[in-house]
Amino acid sequence: VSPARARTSLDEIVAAGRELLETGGPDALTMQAVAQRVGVKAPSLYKRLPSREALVAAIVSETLEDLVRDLTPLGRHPDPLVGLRAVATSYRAFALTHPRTYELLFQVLASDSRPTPELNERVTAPLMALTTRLVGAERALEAARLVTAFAHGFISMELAGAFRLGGDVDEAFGFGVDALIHGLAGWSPRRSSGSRCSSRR
Amino acid sequence: VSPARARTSLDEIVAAGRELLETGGPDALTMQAVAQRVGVKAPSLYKRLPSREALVAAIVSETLEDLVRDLTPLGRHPDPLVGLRAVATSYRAFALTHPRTYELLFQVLASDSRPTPELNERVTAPLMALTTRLVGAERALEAARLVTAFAHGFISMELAGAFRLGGDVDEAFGFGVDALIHGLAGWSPRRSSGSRCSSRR
DNA sequence: ACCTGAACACCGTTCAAGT
DNA sequence: ACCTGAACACCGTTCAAGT
Repeated sequence: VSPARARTSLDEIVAAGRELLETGGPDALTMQAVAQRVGVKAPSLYKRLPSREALVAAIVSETLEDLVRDLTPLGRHPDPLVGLRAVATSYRAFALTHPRTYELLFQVLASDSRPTPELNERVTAPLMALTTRLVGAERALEAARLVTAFAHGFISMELAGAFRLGGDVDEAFGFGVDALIHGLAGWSPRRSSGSRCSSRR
Repeated sequence: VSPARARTSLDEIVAAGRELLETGGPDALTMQAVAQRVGVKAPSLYKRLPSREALVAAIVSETLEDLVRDLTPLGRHPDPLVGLRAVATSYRAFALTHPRTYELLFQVLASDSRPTPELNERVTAPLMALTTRLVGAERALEAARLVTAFAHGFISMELAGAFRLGGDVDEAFGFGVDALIHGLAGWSPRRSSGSRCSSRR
C-alpha cells in the first residue's frame, strides 16, 4: 500500500528546539512543544532522536558550530593582544545573543550530551593560536584556559544579573580581559614591545 | 480530640534537600524523596513550603550562609594581596565540596528563588574590604566583580570537566588569580611596595 | 494543626496498530 | 517506513477527609 512519508526532519526538529529553548528556557523545551512546532505528534520524534537528552546535545553542538564560525577568523589577527580581545568580545557577544543555550554549555551534562572532543578542539583553536604567539607553546593551553575562565565567569554573572547595579558592563569586561592578559604577558618567553611593565591601558 | 502533631520541621526538610541535591543532583531533589527522608508524605511538605522552588531557594540561602562563615575572617587579612588569594582559594574549596549546590547559585533562577540582596552583600563584603584596600574605594566594586568572575568561571569549567586533561589545577587557579590581581594592582591609587612590575611569582 | 490518599495536569517514553 | 492514540511511570501540586 502507501507507507507514511516523512513529515519532518532532524534539522527541522533541532531548529525548532533551539527556538523553544531561547524563547522559553529549558522548561519550554518539551518533546510535545517541539513536535507541535514541526507538525507531528511527540512519539514521532523518537524516529529521529533517541531521547530529549540527545536533542539537547544536538542543540548544543549546532550552537557551538556557529561559535566556531565567529571565532575562527579572529584567531589569525596579526597582533595577539588585539586578537585576544576580539575573541573575548566576540565570545561574549555570542553568549549574550544565545543566553539560554549558552548556560547549557557549562552545565554538568550526562556524558552522552557532551560535545565531542573534536568540536571542543575547534572551538578552542583560535584562542590557542593567539596564546601560543603571546606566551609560547608551553604556556598556551594554560593561558587559553584562564582567558576562557574569566570570560565565562563574567558572562555567567552577567546573565545571572550580578551586574544589574551600576557601571558600564562592556567597559568592565574589556578592563578585566586586559588586566588578565597583561598579567599573563608577564610570562612571555620573549619580552613584549616596550616596557615589561603593563601600562595603565 | 487529638490534633496531629508536627512530625518534621523546615530545618529538617532543608537539610534533607541539601543531602539529596549533593548526592544525586537536581533530578534527585524531588518532593517525594525529601518527604520520605523526613518521614512524611509529599503533600505534608506544603505545610512548611509553598513550592519546590522555595525549597531550592532555602537550600541556596543556607549554603550561602556557610560560605559567609568561611570568607568573613579572611577579609581582615593585613596584606590585601594575600587576603585576596585566600578568599579566592577558600571560595573554590567551598564550591568543590558543594558542587551541585554551587552550580545552582549562578543559574538564572526565578526572582523568587534568588537570595536576598542583604545576603548577597554579606557574601561579597570580605572581598570588597580587600579590593578597597588594594585599588581604592572607587575601583573596589569593579575589582571585586572581576575577581569573582574569574574564580567562578574557573570553577565552573573545572566542574564541567574542562580541565580533565593535564596540568596542576590548583596551581593554574593560583596563577590566574595572581595574574588578574597584579593586572588590577596596576590601577592602584598608591604604588605597591617595591617595583610596580609584577614578578614572575 | 498537621497528616494522608486520591486526584489532576503535566512530563518523557514505549508500543501495538494503522497507512 | 513513518505516524498515531493509548498507555505507563513519573513529576509537582491541590484538596477533602481523617485524627
